[in-house]
Amino acid sequence: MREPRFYTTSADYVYQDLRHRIITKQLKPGQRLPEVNIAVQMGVSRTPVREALRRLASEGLVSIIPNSGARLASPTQKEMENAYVLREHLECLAIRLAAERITERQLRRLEDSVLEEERAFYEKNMELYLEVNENFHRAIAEASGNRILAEYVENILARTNVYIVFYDPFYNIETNPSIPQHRAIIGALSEKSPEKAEALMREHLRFSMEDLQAPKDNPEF
Amino acid sequence: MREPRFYTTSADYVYQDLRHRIITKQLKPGQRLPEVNIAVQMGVSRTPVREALRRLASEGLVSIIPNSGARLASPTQKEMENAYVLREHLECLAIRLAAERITERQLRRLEDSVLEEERAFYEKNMELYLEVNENFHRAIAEASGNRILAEYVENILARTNVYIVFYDPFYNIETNPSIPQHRAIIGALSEKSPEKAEALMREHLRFSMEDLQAPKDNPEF
DNA sequence: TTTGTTTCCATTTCATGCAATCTTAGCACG
DNA sequence: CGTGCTAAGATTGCATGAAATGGAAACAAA
Repeated sequence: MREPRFYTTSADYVYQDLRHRIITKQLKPGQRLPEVNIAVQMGVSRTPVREALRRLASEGLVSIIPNSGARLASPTQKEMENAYVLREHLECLAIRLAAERITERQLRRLEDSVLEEERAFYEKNMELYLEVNENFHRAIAEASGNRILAEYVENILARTNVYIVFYDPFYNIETNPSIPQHRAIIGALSEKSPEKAEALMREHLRFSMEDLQAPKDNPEF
Repeated sequence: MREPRFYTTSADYVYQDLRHRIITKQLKPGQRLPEVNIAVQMGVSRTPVREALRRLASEGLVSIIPNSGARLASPTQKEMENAYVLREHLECLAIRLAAERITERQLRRLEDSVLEEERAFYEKNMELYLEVNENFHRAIAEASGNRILAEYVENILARTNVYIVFYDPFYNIETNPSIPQHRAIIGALSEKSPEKAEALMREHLRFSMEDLQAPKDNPEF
């Protein structure tokens, strides 16, 4: 039962599995997440479930009210826009730094990511696509040489990618122009041009944010 | 025994107390933090201690190795610089946004913070000073209107303030020019001038980062 | 000495029971 | 019809024992 991913502890397993369920829309925004419930479903005790929930809370994906419990986040449109504003700034900062110090090895890693993205694209594998997309952006953040910045980028990526799942029921992998945009970004990085890379990244992020809209059947809107 | 601050749960109490111990140098960078140890000292069981440690880990203040345990972070000089770079960008972004939408009420709150800072200054109360200083910066971040940005600023503030404690044994509250700088920032905000406010904030942060140096007696350096 | 192996101990990780707390439903009252 | 109260049920918070893990010490072999 515990196959999909690697994990070192039960808490980590629960964490990854919950994230998987969020990405695959098995869990809905605002839904309550009682500990026992999840524990029974995953065949573990409440303790690692608690830990996983709190970790998700620290990433902003669930909100926990003391003595009341956890529920999946149900971000407002404004919150999502705020998250994207922040993501844009963080990623643009990261890519400026990355453009000046990225190595050949790191560039190849980016190219591999794009190839994997194409594969996910042809297979119409939304989950894989999101994961590989995340890898691409994370790799750039790591190439910035600022590990703390990379952590923050990873965090905001996790949020926005979940928001994409929440907020864009029409998200269509077929019309997504990310792949050529990613290629252009790699080009700018290999030219070691911070300005160009940043401009392309900004355009890329604005583009992917643009067609997000509030979910249809969420009573809170 | 559980007086110093408000808390809703034991885990929260342990979290706050650990933070207090870090700020007051009762705990040293790199020090191991065994659960039982802390639990006994604080008169609670291991469970809430685990929770507090993991929360501190998510803020980058302690590092946890699975099956091995937690230890207090021992940031390198580079890590500290990286944190400050990030802090500068986040806070500058926040203050630009804040300058355009800050209310009278929020401005008064900032002025109150500075008054409290002066009080801590005269009392040479380092802990209170750090706390009030944090309040000032947090208040600006909240005035940005971007709640997620404010969360991130709060996080990086927590880090850098701990780094200050770790890294600057000479940190001298008497020669710290923060108070007039804070006043100048409030001035720019009340003028609703994003450019001026940002410039002052940047200068302020660079100034306070400048005289940080690696601790003397840390074997890892 | 160095390297490898085994045992033991410290510590984390997890499961579980119980107490504390919140939520909800039902009912009385204005 | 709405508001406030009460009791039952659901859920979290915490403590604690047991299992799993990792690392250090002790020892043996090269």
